[in-house]
Amino acid sequence: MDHAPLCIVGPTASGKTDLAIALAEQLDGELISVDSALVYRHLNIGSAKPDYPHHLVDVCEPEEVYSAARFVEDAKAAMDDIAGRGKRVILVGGTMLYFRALFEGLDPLPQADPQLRARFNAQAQSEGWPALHRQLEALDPEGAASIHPNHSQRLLRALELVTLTGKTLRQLHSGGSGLRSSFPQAPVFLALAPLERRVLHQRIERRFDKMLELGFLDEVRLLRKREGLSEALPAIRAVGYRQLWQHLAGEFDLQEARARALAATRQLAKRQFTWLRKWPNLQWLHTDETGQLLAAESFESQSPKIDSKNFAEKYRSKLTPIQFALRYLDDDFRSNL
RNA sequence: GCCCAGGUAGCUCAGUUGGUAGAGCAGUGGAUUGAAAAUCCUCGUGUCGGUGGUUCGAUUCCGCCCCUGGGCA
Repeated sequence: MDHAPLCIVGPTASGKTDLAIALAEQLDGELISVDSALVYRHLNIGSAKPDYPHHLVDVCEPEEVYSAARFVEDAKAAMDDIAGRGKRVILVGGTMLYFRALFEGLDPLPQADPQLRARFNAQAQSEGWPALHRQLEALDPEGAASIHPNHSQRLLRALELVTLTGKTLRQLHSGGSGLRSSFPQAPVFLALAPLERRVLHQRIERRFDKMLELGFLDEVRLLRKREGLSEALPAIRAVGYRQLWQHLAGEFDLQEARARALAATRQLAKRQFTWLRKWPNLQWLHTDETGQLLAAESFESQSPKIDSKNFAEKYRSKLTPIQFALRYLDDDFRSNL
């Protein structure tokens, strides 16, 4: 019998990896990492790379530029592979663009053109991004209107596409078919996060200090010895890596690097919440400072929103996040929520 | 004890020739189609250290007090 893919999501440092590993054991499943940093080899300590096997971990060198499109391709292959072995697919991670790209699909677009990008970047350096925005406006007024003049990254991509294809963004948006239809059952999404933001901030801080103890700084020192790595690459722009890299380059002391890395991580978590808040059909698992289940709220359109207090009274200290997740996969339990 | 410099948003600071104040960072909410742990947008009332005085009006001027840093004893 085919199982719906199970997706474990949540902000960074929420404990999703531990939950996913326990579920993989219990459900005879295999894990697929949905994480734009774990794909890079040699980013271990600072990326909190799990030691339990995951697909799509360590799949490219830090000198390379991984992408959402590559992820979709790799993830589809891994899903087929797992399903072919009769195992359950469990996707875990916090890179929500990758999740969306996988399930909603990407339009068939040309991939990044490094030379073109170098050219545009050079122009932006001398004339500023708004100048490039005006340039896009001439070629694709509608596309330009949807992108802020300072939004370097999306502006660059839009210009790249128009230059490469001669078509506007709307013309390129052909409504590519997603993966949703090719799987017998819609994916089940569980989101894990502390109920209170300050608890997550605490976890982030503790985890970062733990990483430093484990030799994060030495790991970055090794990366700096590699030819061809720079702050321009996504691997080195990863949270924590960038700040320690800059510290080792003499830009500021370690204390400052720590403060900046923590802030960057908190900001990452905030952006992840923005994705999750609007995510359809998401079952929340809210935890307390000890990682125990505090409440669960469902935002599935067909089931009523769970009252947290009511839930806590009913299930608190009766179910751990793992137990809740296991039961959640049972339809009877779900309909009783 | 004396002298000097400061005490203004969670932090670092700017400013008001007297009409109750603003940046960066942090934080918040949002956006997000091949870099996404990226990139970008939105949001700033705080006894302007305390207390008396001058003034129509003081955070801004004057006195005293408290605190911090530096110097002299």
